[in-house]
Amino acid sequence: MRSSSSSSAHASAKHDHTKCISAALDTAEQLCVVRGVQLTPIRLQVLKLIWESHQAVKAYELLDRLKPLKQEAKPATVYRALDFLIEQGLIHRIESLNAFIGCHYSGQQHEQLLLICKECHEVEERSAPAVMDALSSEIDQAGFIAHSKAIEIHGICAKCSKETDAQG
Amino acid sequence: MRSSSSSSAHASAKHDHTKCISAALDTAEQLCVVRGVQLTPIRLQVLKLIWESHQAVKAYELLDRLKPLKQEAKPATVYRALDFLIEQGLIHRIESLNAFIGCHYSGQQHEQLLLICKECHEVEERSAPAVMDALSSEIDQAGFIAHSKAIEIHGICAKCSKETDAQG
DNA sequence: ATCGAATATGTTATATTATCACAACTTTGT
DNA sequence: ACAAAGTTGTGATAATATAACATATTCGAT
Repeated sequence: MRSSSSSSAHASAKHDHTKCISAALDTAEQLCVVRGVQLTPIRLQVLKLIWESHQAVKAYELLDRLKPLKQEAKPATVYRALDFLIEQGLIHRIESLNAFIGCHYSGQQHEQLLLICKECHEVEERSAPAVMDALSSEIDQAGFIAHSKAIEIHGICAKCSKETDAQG
Repeated sequence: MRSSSSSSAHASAKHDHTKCISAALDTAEQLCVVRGVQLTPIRLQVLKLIWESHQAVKAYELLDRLKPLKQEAKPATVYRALDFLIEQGLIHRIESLNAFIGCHYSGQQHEQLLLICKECHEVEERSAPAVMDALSSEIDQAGFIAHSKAIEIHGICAKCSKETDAQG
């Protein structure tokens, strides 16, 4: 059992998640039009499923949730949609979890700090310019040419550590 | 085919890799003694195999290389050894590659910047204190409690980008 | 409107990565 | 010598991801 359903409940209470979803989908549609790429029904559906929460979600979980809506869905169906969404910067792949999360900064610079809570599995995305600047200069010093700069931090988020305090 | 064998050749030319290996193994043995944990023959052998190069190596590659030396070797044999070596901070797991690399800073603080070359697959480890400091304060600002702070950067290393220049 | 190219999807099979469960063996402390 | 803890052997299987090829759809040029 995961503690996440209850933990994410208060998170949802704190913000209007329907706005998160509609903002993300609007941005996605606009970006795809501008770029001349197809946000097909499958891709849109997968994006919606990912945005159902702020928790990282696994490919086969998405497949299970997609099947009722699309009976022919197979692993490739999901992985292709995920590949597209990642290419377009609409979602992040969390390497350390083999999981996926909607991106809050689609269309902007796409190098963020991901704070991944072990307790509620929610992921907070921060642009963290100070960190990214320090990182860039460290990389330059090494003579390295970076193609991607994702940072994944695992730990306990503010909400969950407060809860633990209260209970402890 | 991988371009790595030739690329890593000049890397090896640049340093005495037998020293890398013996230093790593010495440190490992000492740390395990101090900590009262067992660096068994299997674990030591896997550590040696990982240290054969500065390239990230996959679990099943290790298994293939281990089998000639240990015919009973199975996936669990390798994964158990890897789990142990990671727990003891003797190797890093590179999440974005599902691969493993020897740690240069075993026994010291264990949060580093990993620069992973797409060309030669070598991994450079840097302690990058400026980045880590900026990261810590960003994490603090978020009210997050970090348990791990690994940063994996993919790109082209200094050596390989010079080679490309020369050839291009 | 229709043709061809490019793109997207359907479908089956399989590759890759990782863990579980339980028995047997080894090491350590008493 | 014995028990407890730790390690390894072994077989099965779970979880994650891709390959290959056929079919269908979309889009632009004629």
